[in-house]
Formats: sequence, C-alpha cells, structure tokens
Amino acid sequence: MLYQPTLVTKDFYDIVKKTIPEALAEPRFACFLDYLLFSRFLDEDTNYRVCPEHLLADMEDLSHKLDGKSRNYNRATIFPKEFEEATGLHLLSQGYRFKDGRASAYEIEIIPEPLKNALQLELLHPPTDKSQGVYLERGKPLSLSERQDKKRTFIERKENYMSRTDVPRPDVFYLNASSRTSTFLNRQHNARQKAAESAIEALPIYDADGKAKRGYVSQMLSYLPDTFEPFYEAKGDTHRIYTNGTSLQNLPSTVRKAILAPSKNYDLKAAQLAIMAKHWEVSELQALLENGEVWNTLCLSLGVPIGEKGKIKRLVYSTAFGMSPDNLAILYGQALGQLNSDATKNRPDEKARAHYLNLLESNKYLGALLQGRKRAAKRISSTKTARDADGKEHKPRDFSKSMVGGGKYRSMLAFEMQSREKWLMQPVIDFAQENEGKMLITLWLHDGVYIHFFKDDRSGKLEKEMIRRVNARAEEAGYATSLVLDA
DNA sequence: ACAGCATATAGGATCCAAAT
DNA sequence: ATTTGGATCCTATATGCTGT
Repeated sequence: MLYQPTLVTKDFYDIVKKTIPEALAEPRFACFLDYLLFSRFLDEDTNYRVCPEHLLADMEDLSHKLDGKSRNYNRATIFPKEFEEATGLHLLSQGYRFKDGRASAYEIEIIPEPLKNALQLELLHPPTDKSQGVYLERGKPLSLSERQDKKRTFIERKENYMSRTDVPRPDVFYLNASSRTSTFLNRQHNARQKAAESAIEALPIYDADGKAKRGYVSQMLSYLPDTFEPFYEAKGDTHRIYTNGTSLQNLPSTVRKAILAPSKNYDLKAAQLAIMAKHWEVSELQALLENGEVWNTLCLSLGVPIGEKGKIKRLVYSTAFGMSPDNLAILYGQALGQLNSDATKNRPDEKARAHYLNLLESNKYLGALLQGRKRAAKRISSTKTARDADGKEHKPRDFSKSMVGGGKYRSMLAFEMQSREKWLMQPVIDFAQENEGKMLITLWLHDGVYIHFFKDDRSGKLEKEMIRRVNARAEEAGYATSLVLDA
C-alpha cells in the first residue's frame, strides 16, 4: 500500500464545491471529503484506490456522537456506482457490523443528503450558469437480449389474449386488433424517438418538490418496448381499459404528444366532475359546469391559487374514487400549501385534520359534492347493488375487494363512475370501427383518446361527427361535459 | 381507484481468497 | 481446519414516481 497525497480531478472538486458549499460544515462529510480530496491509498496489485478502515471507523464514531445511534448504510450508499466510475475510487471495506459483539459492515452513516444529490450529477457535464447539470440516468439500460426477452413475452401475452374465443370485452379486442397501429407507428419510429427526446429535454430536471423528473421520465421511455404499440387488457373490477406493460399511457402528456404526433388528442372536459354532479345529483356543481370557468371558480372558492388547479383536480379525482373524508382533508391542506407533501404519511393531529375537513365540508361546491357522495354510498351499501351506465346490476360478489373498512363499497362507488365515463366515450370506439381505414385510435386514455386520421380530411368531417356523437350522448344523459380537441 | 415501473433497503446464500 | 471479509447473487418488502 502506498500513500498518495494527490488531488481528485478538478471537475469533481469544482462540482462538489459549487453544489454543496454547506457540506464543509458537516463534520462527517468534512472527514470524508478531506480523505477524498487530499489522501488516497493505492492498492498496487489491483490499482484500486482504497478507503482505509480506520477512516471508516472515525466516521462511524462521529456518526455515533452526532445522533447517538447508528444508521444502516450499505456499500452502495457509501459509494454509488456512478461515483466510483467518475472518480476512479473504489471502496474495498464493508466497514463494521455488530454481530456476536464484534463490529462489522452496514452500520455507518457518512454521506449527508446534499452530497448524495451531488454525486448523482454527471461529472462530464458539469452545471453551467444556465443549466443545473445533466441528471444521470439511474439504472442500467436493457441489453439487447433483455430487450428481446421483454418484447417476446409482451408479444406472447398479446397473442394469447387475441387467440381467446371467449373475449369478454369486444372493444378491447378491437383496440388490439387494429393491426395498422404498429405499421403506422413503426414507420416513423426514429422520428418519434427524436421527438420524444426533445420533449424530455424540455422537462424540468427537478419538479417543484425537488424530486428528479427528467431522469425518471427518460428512463421510463427507455424501457418502452421497441414498438410503441399499446397492448390493452380489461383488468380489475372497473370498466376501464388499461395498457399492459410499460406504456405510453403513463408518460407525461408533452412526451406522449410528441411521440404520437400527428395524432390528435381529444379529451372529455372535467369528465369526472360532470359525472359526479349528475350521478350524485349535486345541483351546485351542475350549475357551475354549465356556466364554464370550472377550475378557476373552484380555485377561487377553495382559496387555492389558480396556477395550482392540478391540486384541485387531484382532490376531485380522489373524491370520485372514494377516498375517506379524513384523507381528503389532508389533501386539501396540501393544496392550500399549509401541509407538507409527506402529510399523508406523517399525519397531522386530529385537530388540524378536523380543521381542513370543516373547511372542505362548508365549501359551496365540494361540501355539496361530499354530501352527494354520502347519499350514493348509502344507496350502494343498503341495496348492495351498483348500477352501471346501461342499468345492469352488479352485486358485491362481483368485486374482488374485501369488505374490510367498506373497501368493497368504495370499489362499487368507483365502478359506477368509471362505467359512465366509459359509456360516454363508447361512441369513439364505435365510430372508429365504422371508419376503419380512415381513422385509427392510437391511444386510449379512459376519458381521452388519441386519434390518427389517415385521409386528409380538410373539412374535418370525421372529427366533427365523432365529437357530435359523444356530445349528443352527454347531452342526452345530462352530463355537463363535452369532447374537445386538446390544442 | 386502478394500472404500471422503478428504486432503496435488508437479509440470506454462496464463492473465493486471505488470515488465523 | 476454521474463520473472516469482499463481491455478487437472490428474495422480499417498502416506497415512490407516472398516468387517468
């Protein structure tokens, strides 16, 4: 072993200094950084630079002194792989654990949060004054054989599904059977890949809560099967149609749009809200929906900034799916910016929860909505029946959720909502089938849809007729929603 | 509510090489 | 001959993110 008092690369030093100047005030880190920057041991046999045990022991000792207890950190936490690659450092000792009274590995805490974040930065592309640096993609990209494996099971599963004779859901069968989807999508595969990449570039590296976003999304995309063709299955107790495997269905809308262009995206406006208003007979909401300006009015009424309407949407969705009033209250507190994002885990005390629940229940719109939901839940639990959009009765035994805590009745409540959502969108599938060759559903999104028109339809006849049919159905049933082109 | 995918974490098992 | 440490698997679980 040879003591080598050399410096690490300038890039590394600059990055650490720039990213976490406050880290120098952290004793454990100072100890570690001191070693990293100014003293390394070189193993002559392996040419590894090693972290000597006595140093780990020192750091562990400090750790004990600081918080009086040891933390569990394994090797990967101490020396992330990316860090090793970037610096050439290699940790050879697992450190100390406590077994049979002896010290051994996994019992040291060295790296404070800011350093961990800093280590995620790609050293070859340090931050400039314009960018925060390139976020390193975690996880390994799939190897060729892994990709082939994945694709094979994907195709097998699809073929199995398509060869069934007892297809319970003809519309799902249709969505999968429109084989032109793959032809159409594959033809422009490279262009789409590029479009997706630039859409990802446009995403923020971190979201508002400081969590990695861009890296996560690009990783999701890299796991997509070679073809972007979605494979649908009817699953669970709902009428919803979900895609199987990694899919376009849960990519951010900007990326999805880029991949699917020139398909057009149509959405039912405030569908959940409209269905709840009608189905649960909430007159206040019905009036609001017919006046328009739904989200802005709700934001104003609930005291949430208009820019934060996503949070209100979340509140509405959760209400539709049967979230408990207690949890809704926490969600509302978060929407107001008064509760932390971890409030669902570290629940605030009963008094605080009651406060937000009270605010919610006394609100003109959401208060009425909650009352309407109560009535619906009561009807379902007393008649032990859920009624779908076609009037067909569904009994508790048709739902897999257990009765515990009213879980089954919540499922039935959600089912009634989603059944109506599907019923509203049904004309789109029917119309696409009638016009095979002229138009194609490229992605199904529950209350929205991506459609490609093959023929240059200048007057937009097909589009108009499709929208007309859905809207006629909504009007006929009294749902204050409409299908519109997402600009 | 439901679907999906990924990560972090911890413990166990196992092999190899070195130390005792 | 036995123990120990390191590396590398595997398995669970818990958790977190996305979408509607």
